[in-house]
Amino acid sequence: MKQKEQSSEPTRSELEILQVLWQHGPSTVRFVNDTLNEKTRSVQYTSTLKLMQIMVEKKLLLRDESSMKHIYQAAMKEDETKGLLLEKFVDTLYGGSARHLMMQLLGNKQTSKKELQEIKKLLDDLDKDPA
Amino acid sequence: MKQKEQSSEPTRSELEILQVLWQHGPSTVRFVNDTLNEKTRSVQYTSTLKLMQIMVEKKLLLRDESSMKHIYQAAMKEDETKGLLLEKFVDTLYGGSARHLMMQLLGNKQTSKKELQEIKKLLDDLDKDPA
DNA sequence: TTAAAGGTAGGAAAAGTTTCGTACGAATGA
DNA sequence: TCATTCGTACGAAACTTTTCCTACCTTTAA
Repeated sequence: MKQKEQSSEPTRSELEILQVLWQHGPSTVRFVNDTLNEKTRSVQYTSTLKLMQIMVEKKLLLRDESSMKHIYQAAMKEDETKGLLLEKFVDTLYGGSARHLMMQLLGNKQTSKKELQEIKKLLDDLDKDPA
Repeated sequence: MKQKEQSSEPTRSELEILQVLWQHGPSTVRFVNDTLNEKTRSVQYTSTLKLMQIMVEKKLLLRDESSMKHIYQAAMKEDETKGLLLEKFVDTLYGGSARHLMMQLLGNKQTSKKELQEIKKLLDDLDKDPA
């Protein structure tokens, strides 16, 4: 008895597919594959199909089989999934401390000063209006 | 001609080993393996050995073979490696926007209010003292 | 001096992920 | 009708990552 009932972590390729579905809503394999080839990387139709079928088994996707062209959609909300991945990332690399991650971000040349200003403003607003 | 000269991304298991070495400094396989078994998960000595040997090939670790018990150390600094991983993570999930990652963090129940305060303070200090 | 313990090296199996060839049914249009 | 196009299903190959078995050498201690 395998405990594959829970929707597990998406792999890297699975995440690419999820991003397409989150952005465009329920879609056919054809659409997802075309989008990947256009925006991401070259991949055969049957490869995308296979992966999406696997993702249904893993409960990462939902499939509407009522018409011949099956319609797939992400089983979890974008924020929900990304939140889980972020949480795991913070746990793994920064011992669960968001502050440590933040400090890493501060030392990162890629993060512009302007963006840091925006982040600060966000936090200020949060203080004033404790939702 | 394969371009495996550059030290590539550490895998999940490789990261576990790196964490031990960053925390404790240059160590033997025996020490790393013991630490993993104690703090992380059960794993055979030769599995750890093999992985560390591979990591030397990948230039993720440096090995001192001058004595029989080889001494291994991380080839890159902790901050450097984690910074790269973070950057990649932000790129993949948040289109490279640290602000978006931050917003995700704000919506995350796991991030305590206290920690957010600390982060805000960090940013304030950065404003006052633009290093 | 020799058995036991502890070390490295290397190959191969196991497990996880990704890709694609092939088969075949349904729809389409010439 | 019937060839072509477009869809799903499935199995296997190709890769990547992880684990461990076996061989063999060195050190240690009885």
